[in-house]
Amino acid sequence: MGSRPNIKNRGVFQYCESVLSNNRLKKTKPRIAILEALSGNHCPLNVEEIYRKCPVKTLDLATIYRTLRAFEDIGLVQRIDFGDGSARFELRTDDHHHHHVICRSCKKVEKLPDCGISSLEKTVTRLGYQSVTHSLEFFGLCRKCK
Amino acid sequence: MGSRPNIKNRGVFQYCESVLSNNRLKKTKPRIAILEALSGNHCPLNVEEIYRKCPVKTLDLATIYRTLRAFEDIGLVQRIDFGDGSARFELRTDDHHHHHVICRSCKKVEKLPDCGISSLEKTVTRLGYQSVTHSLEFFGLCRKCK
DNA sequence: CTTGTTGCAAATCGTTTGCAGGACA
DNA sequence: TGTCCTGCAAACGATTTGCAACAAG
Repeated sequence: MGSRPNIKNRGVFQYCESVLSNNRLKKTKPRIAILEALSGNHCPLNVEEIYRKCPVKTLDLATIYRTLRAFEDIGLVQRIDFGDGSARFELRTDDHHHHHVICRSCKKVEKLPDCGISSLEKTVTRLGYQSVTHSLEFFGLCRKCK
Repeated sequence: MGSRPNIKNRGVFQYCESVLSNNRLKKTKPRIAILEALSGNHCPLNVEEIYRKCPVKTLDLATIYRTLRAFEDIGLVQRIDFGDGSARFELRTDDHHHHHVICRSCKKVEKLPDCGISSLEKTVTRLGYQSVTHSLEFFGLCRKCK
């Protein structure tokens, strides 16, 4: 929810750590590992994928779920739903706000440049809503899939 | 996916029934009941809500799930995801394509006029995607909730 | 030291599936 | 009548929770 300073990969970690301490969340191994898994990726990961990418020996799925929820609450992470039954998560640092195209067949995920739905967002604000966010996903068949 | 003739509430049922027969789906009591539940509503319903609205004595959740999937396949129904763990469904008759605002606090749902994200959709098409659809939901706090 | 955090196991919730009986065209 | 559809029960996958042991500030 807060401001999201423009951070280069270099400083992503310091930024994350400062957000943690600002919110009185302890800096633990599981949390660091999850941040690493998310930061090393170009597209949103689900819990299973995060689990596989985490180098921590004993790391429980429950911990990942709890951690992601906590990160979401403080705005460190963005929850994304592709409508396939599992939630995805993306680090919410600087990068401009964006959305995705998902191939209905091969499930490839591509980022779209910019957001560009400001007009609808204005309508929502005009309806009296505050702290407005949105979720937008495109689905289609990519070139390879037909 | 097919064309969606402009239907007034009056004729919604005849329309639905014709879609059923066009797709060789039998007109059964559970299916009629589910269509009634959906047509009598202004906002998308989840399976639990449909279940409660259905006057049929013995109607199983499994039947509702199967029916909704079948309806979705023939374009009679639109699946909508509010990211809260359960899928919603909306009758897909005439009404112009639209999206929703959901209050983060009281969960109130409002329709938004028109869609208006054609520019992003063009970008997606330009990337080579075919049969492009999208899912867009806004979240915020409505007037009453602060 | 004190509270927040974790791992483990069990519970829960939404959704799907197999199957035998029943209803529509 | 033959096939599609349904109810029931059981299976499933994603996510949550209780609790006692543990670790960060």
